[in-house]
Amino acid sequence: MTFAQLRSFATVARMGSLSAAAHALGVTEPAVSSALASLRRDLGDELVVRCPGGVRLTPGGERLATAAAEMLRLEERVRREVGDAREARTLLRLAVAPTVAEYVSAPLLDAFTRRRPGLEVAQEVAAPEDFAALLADRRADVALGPAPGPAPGVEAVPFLRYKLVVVAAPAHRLAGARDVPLGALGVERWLVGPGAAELERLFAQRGLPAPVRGAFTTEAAAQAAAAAGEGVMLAIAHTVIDAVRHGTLARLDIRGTPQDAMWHAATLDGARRSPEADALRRFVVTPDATQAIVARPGGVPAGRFRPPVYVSIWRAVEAG
Amino acid sequence: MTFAQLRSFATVARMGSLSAAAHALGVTEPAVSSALASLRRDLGDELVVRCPGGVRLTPGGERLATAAAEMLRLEERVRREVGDAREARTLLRLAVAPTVAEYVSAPLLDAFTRRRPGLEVAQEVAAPEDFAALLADRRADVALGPAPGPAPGVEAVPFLRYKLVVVAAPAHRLAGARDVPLGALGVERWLVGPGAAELERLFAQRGLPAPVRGAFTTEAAAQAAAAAGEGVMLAIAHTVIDAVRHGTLARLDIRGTPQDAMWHAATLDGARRSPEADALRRFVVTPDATQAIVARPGGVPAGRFRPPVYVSIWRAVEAG
DNA sequence: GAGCGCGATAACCGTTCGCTTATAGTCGCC
DNA sequence: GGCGACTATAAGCGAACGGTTATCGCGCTC
Repeated sequence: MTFAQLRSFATVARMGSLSAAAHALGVTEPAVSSALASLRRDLGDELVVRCPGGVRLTPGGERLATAAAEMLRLEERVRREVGDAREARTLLRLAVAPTVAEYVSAPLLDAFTRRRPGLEVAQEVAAPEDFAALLADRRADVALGPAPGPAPGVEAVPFLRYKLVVVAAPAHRLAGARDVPLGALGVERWLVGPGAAELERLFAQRGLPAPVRGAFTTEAAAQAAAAAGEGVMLAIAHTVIDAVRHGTLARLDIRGTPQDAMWHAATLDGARRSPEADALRRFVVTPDATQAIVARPGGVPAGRFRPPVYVSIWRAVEAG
Repeated sequence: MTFAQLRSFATVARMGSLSAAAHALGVTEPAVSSALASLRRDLGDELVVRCPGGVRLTPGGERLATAAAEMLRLEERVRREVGDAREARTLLRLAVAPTVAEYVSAPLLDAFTRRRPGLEVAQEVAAPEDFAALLADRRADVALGPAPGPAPGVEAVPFLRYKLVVVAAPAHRLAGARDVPLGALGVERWLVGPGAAELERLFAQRGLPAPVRGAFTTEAAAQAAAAAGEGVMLAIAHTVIDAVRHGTLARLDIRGTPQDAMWHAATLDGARRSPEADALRRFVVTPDATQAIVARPGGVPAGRFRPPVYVSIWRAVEAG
């Protein structure tokens, strides 16, 4: 599999015909045909089958087309970026847990980049269990989220304590009840955002089976559903303060909550850490950073961020 | 630039040394050195510089490391997927606008995949202006969002009417006022989610300059901020019904609102459309689909979705 | 300052790539 | 049934790839 072959294939997929692709690429048809033959041999799939007027993709061909387009875009982009990088424009790559992406990173990065004009930040939402691999592969300079498991060459510093509380609609049967054992909530519908690790851990710690859950694409949507009486939710305290104060949500007094937890900033160890990563790692533990995150920021001024080049992949499959 | 070269470079980046990388790859050191030399020539960047005990990445090298890891993962994945695809497992690739990702696609896909066990769906959040390119490149089978501009080979069908309304905290000075001209809100702080196209269009249509905005990572977070009195918001009516009913948010009676709009499902034209894309395109216009979306679904049952392989990239740069 | 570890370069070699021209196969369609 | 459009294969060729062994250059360290 070479880039030239992928380029041929991507063009075939787009054009729906080998000869059209050959014309578009400025080569003869056998050149495209032979690139295709190489890919077929390499991948063990027909990739395309003949059809009236040209060629149609097999299921495998569809997947290759997707990946090929992706790889070619990456290749083109990296050519541009490596060139740009010489003119001292620095890039800080972040991997963040879903919750951090939703509540922490925007105000944090707003405050951080304000002090460092010219710095460019790319952020990627990832699962905390991938943090170590992301750092080792240099796909991220800093990872923000729950403490990653210890990994060689990776150092994590805690930077923000947060509390997990259970909330529900004010009309909930347990609103106002005192010191409720968690087991009493096993039959509830638990609403979760994109990550449900904390909830699972909470139940697992007490030896309880994981409860029924309703998954939302964002934490905020799950909160709105909780406010509408659709279930209970394990929420980060400072994100529901306003809602509780306004009486939209009520905190349930569940035994063992509020539960304390810490967000960590993980980087490679000292020598292999970039100056920017080091700067962010030092910044996140300052009071200014904490202030920026906790002070309900009202969003980041639009215009400081590029229109979000925001690629997310989410797979849905049938139930187990 | 070849995959073998990228593999060498990625290993060097991970190991921090050419000889260590050579050992890890099971080749001699000059082999790695020559791969590196090829990349240097190709990209016009040193990529790595010597340092005690090995080698350190240049800024350009950092970016290449990121992209290399990404491309190699893609290559590995596509090898697996093309093999899997032969056993009739079908994959439907979606591109969705940010708002659709937040409010529409989860219940829609839940209802759709329930009827078609075995179907696998991958979803990617993208800007509507990229829809045509995504479809043409086969990076998506169906694109859901605002009507894309007309493009050759792309067909869009409207499938859901929605209304845009202006909401704010109930204590807002204009709550209760009748038939307020939009211009009166030009000085407000407008809260937006990841996409702000509708808001910009609204002001542009009336010849008004785009207002001050506060950007949030999700629509729901912007709604919560609006409820907290931090500004006004252009929201999708059915997503704020509950909040308005509960008195958390109030709809402002702005002249020209509610504004009607339609979500569209775009695909390639007839012959080049996969059967799954066609099925979804037919499904989205059925009452069942509308029902699933509008009926405040309370989230998708967890377990029907894989842990979100959810990669998002968001760049922040300094203002101006 | 000598030794050592690490990267760069040189010379060489077999394989693959990417392209050409020429030709053969295959399918749909009038 | 044969024409036409399209894809597949063959033969050949220059260039690049990917690997080897041998050697050189450079900076640390003792």
